[in-house]
Amino acid sequence: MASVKNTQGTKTSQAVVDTAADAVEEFIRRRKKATINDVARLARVSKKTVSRVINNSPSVRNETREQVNDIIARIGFRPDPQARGLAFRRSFLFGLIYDNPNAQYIVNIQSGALDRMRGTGFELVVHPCDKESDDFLEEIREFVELQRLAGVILLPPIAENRALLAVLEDLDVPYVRVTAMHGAENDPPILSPQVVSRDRHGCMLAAEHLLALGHKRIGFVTGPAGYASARERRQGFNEGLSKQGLSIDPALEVEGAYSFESGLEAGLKLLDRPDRPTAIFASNDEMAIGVYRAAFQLGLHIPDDLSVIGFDDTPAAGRVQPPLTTVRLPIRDMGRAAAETLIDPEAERRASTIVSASLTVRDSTGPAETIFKP
Amino acid sequence: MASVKNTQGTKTSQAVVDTAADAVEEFIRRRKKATINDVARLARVSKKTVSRVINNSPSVRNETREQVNDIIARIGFRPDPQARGLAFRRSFLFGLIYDNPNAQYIVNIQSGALDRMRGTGFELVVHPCDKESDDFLEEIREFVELQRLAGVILLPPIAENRALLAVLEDLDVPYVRVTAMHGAENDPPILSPQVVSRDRHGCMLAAEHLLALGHKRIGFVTGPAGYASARERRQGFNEGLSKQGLSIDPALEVEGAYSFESGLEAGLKLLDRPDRPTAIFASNDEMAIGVYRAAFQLGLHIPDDLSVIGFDDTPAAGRVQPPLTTVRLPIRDMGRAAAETLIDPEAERRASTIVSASLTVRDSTGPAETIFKP
DNA sequence: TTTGTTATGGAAACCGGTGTCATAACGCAA
DNA sequence: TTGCGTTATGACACCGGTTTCCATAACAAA
Repeated sequence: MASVKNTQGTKTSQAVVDTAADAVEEFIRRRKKATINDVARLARVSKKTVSRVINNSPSVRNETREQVNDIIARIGFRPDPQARGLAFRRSFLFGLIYDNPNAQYIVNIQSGALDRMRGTGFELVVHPCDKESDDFLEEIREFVELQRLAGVILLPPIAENRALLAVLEDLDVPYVRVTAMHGAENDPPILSPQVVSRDRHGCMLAAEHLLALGHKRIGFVTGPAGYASARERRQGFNEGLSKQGLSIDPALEVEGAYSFESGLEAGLKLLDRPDRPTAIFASNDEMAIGVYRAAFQLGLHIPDDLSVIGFDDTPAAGRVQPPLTTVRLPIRDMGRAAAETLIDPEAERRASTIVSASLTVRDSTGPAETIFKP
Repeated sequence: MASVKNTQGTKTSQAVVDTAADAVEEFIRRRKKATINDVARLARVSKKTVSRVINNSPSVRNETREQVNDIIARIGFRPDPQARGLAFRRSFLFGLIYDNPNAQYIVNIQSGALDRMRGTGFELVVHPCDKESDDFLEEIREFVELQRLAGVILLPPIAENRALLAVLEDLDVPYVRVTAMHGAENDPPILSPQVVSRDRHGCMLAAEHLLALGHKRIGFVTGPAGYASARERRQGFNEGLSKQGLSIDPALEVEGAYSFESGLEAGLKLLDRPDRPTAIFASNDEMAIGVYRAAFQLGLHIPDDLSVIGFDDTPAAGRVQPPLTTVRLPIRDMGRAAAETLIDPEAERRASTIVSASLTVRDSTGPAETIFKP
């Protein structure tokens, strides 16, 4: 110590490193997980100073900081998330909470979020739940509280559950909702941070596409009532039709459940009649593929006898025969954006990240009047 | 305290509860997360004794145990996983590590594992990785070590990566591999705990099914070389054929990559020739659906001109036209079993959990000789 | 040189549990 | 009743970080 005091600033640091060099070497040889105490000892500073360096606290001399960082790098120190979490009273875990939408959707969100989280020190805990169960809210409350989550990502449909949002507010945990952008006429809009997709716009494109092909009698398979996405998609499609003075024909509208079976059923209902539509828009791909089955059962050929459009652009959309024209949502990007919102406090303040939908035109849509063609 | 000593055993407990009753009430009113100290204070025992109760340590008087449990229940105490993990030097997190197999597979495993984990206090952290990346092993090592995982679930194909297994052994973390059961002729079998599926048996059933329908010229689309599942499926199919003295015809075998595109390509290669096979087995559904596309492009009708069998029974299998005959694996059950292995030390000792494959017959397979039918 | 601030670093307590070890309480034979 | 081996319990240090509070060093102004 005395010698340290005697030497000048810049030399001090060097001297310390030199003196400690073999200690460091030996430590590395021991090949044990390093702790903050090891760093402090080898860098000849207090734990607190190391802690300051780790947390980018401003009041550390540059010289000291470098010295500490040098040791950290050399012995490969990584602060223990559990210990840090305990002290912070907050873990380094994000929770992904969902109620069983389709697998492809979940995996894409997951993969996007993880992509953004890579290297940040956060990890993702997945937590499916059942919104119909009695202790649904209690169950989530306990999960979030017990794990002291650093953030929560909510997927539809529970992202629209106000009771759940209230619980999260109460727990004071940062959260982000992934959902379809709200139209103007909706009940009090939710203001919490969200990643929203322009479902409405996508469906408008779909409607315009069908209109451009000359379709007039168009069937519409709605998503389940109560889902924001179902409402938005319907509204968007209607808006698209309205540009040519049309609107969704109540006689040609059937509610589905976002499932293949419900799509099949809806398809049969719409197609098994003399004045059947020449095109059907289904509010997601699953149901669109159900409509395919219905068409097949009735001996109708797509796209000659019937045009079909779906929503989601799942991998299956490109694989069915004929490949399905569908509205595409950049789900992975939405996952990425959701993670971004939780990671960057700046982003959280922006509240809404908006992503666009686009139309992927494949072979399931064709002109309405093929019948009259040679 | 003196009064406590003066009263008799049974009364003591009652007295304590009585005395503390209002303290408990008041605590509950404060509505703050309870800690072990609160429990200790209210139950008038030491932290350590509470800890003993939590961990089912045997040396606690029944009376004391009840008293403590009573307080725990009343104030809703749940030990903090972070603090517990820190002290145990092990978290309560399981890691699910995978390298990008298909979404459906991951979600099913995930959902099965989570189903089994519900209520155990463990949570699941998902961690995709890229086995081609340079720091693949280092990346996983750091993840597992830093999070001090309580267990790791490995999915194919990395479940067969011996270097990775060595890392996990070195870290001394419990892990379980999900994989296809090894045939006898394989290189030194891996003995670590695993959940294995009888892919071979499933493929044998597929072969028998085709043989029973009279097929002789059968195409085979292999999975990627190096994948255990690819090897096993091939072997099983071959065994099935061998029962009638046949075997996979090298001229009718094409290697695929478990992807739609590779299935399409393989299908074209196999079908675009005069002596085309009357049936094709694809080593997974994705590729089978690729074969569908190939058949469509060549104007072949399934199942009249060509029978197709896949493997996995993904949701898509039931939705394509015609619905695909395929080998079904209970993926969710495998996820459940994997979690079980990590949760129950007994189960871990059993080393292998075996699950069966079955054949789901749908409409993509038909008799070989339809050509000669009326 | 002395004084008044402001940066910097350290000791000790704390986050909420567990491990070790000593001691108190208990059951039972002598 | 005494003695002794168990069994039950508690005191205290510890896991690996952070925070509070205070002492000191560094530097500008007087």
